[in-house]
Amino acid sequence: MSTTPETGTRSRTRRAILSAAASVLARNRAATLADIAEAAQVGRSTLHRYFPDRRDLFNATVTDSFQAVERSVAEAAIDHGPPLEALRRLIAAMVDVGDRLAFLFGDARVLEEYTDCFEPDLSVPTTIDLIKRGQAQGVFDSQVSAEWIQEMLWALTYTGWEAAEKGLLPRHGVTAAVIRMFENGIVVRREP
Amino acid sequence: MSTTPETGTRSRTRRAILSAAASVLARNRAATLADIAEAAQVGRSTLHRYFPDRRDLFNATVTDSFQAVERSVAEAAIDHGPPLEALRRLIAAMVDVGDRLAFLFGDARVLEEYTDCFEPDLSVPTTIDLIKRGQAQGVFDSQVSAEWIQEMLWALTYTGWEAAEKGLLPRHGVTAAVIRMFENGIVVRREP
DNA sequence: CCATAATGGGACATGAACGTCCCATACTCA
DNA sequence: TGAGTATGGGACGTTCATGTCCCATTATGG
Repeated sequence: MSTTPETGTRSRTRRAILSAAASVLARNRAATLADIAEAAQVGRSTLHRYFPDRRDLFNATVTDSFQAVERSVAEAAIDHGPPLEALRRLIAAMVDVGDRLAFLFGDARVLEEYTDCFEPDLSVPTTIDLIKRGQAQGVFDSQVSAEWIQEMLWALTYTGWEAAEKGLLPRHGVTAAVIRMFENGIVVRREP
Repeated sequence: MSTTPETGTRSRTRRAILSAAASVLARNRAATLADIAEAAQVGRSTLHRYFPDRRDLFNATVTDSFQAVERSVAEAAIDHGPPLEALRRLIAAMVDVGDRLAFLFGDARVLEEYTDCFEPDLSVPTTIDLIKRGQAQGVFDSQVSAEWIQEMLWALTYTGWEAAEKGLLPRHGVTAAVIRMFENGIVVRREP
């Protein structure tokens, strides 16, 4: 049962398809396979050659996107340093993979259905861990659940990506805008 | 060209369909007309009788949902009183029509495509007005654009609705959770 | 330069959702 | 109770994305 290692060409084609799928589906989840193939600059036949089924492509795209996000987040080393700084690195990392995150987050049921399959990798420090660490240190709001904070983190990041998508925010300002909101909200506080 | 006023029965049926459409499509935008008909407790024939086309139904649902949201927001009287309190009323009003808002907000392109059609009603004070008023009074963050704040407001409200949907937040706690986040973020501040 | 891998594009069958039509039934109001 | 309204459900044709095959063409690598 040895899987023959993929040719360079095949590997590139596969990744092009997965990337295009995430990008296209993030913006329109009713997109046709033909749409995706076109975006990947690949014939529809080729797409089917790599992913026989639509479900196959979808599953693969979920897995791939999840891994891409995971990798980006892992690089942020959110288990090191002060929670606040770690959070900022985390947000920056998430914005970096906005496409993939938008795909995963766009359809609410995607994450729900697949979330179980990807938990086991305990080597990667989770967002929840970071939030709880911050809460334990009294840096983050402890009046609300860590899970709820995580939801908002994803939502705000997605919103930032979307805002950039429609030209409402400059690309390079997304991270800062999200961080600003996430940390402080919109109410101006005056020193007593 | 006098439009005969609708029978009570027809009016009820129509509203049942529109409500069901918003609710079903909010949770699954690939839902079948049969799904919607079933949710509305109506035969598929009847649905087609009221909305010949899928596009017809969709357009009507957008309009209806928009008006429902508008009505709810109007009741919040966001042009009166201190901006902070008005904002809280606004969020509560939006959470109240969570279904409709989720439908409108769920598909990013829905609002983009239709947003032009609904602007003209200037009698209703807009969210943007409230945000700008708050910014002018130095109560809301002026470092970011009002449009961006509005995006986040919708996003957070939607996230709250979704969190309740999946049991992550209690229904009655959604409004408070959203307000808390929107105003203060998650970072704990200490008095100097 | 040649063998083989990889691709593109067309032809075709399939199935699901859609839109239309029709008729029997139930409900409403005078 | 009778006329007209509103509905449900089924039958039917159509469209479109999908999935499968096949063959000619191009790219790759030894």
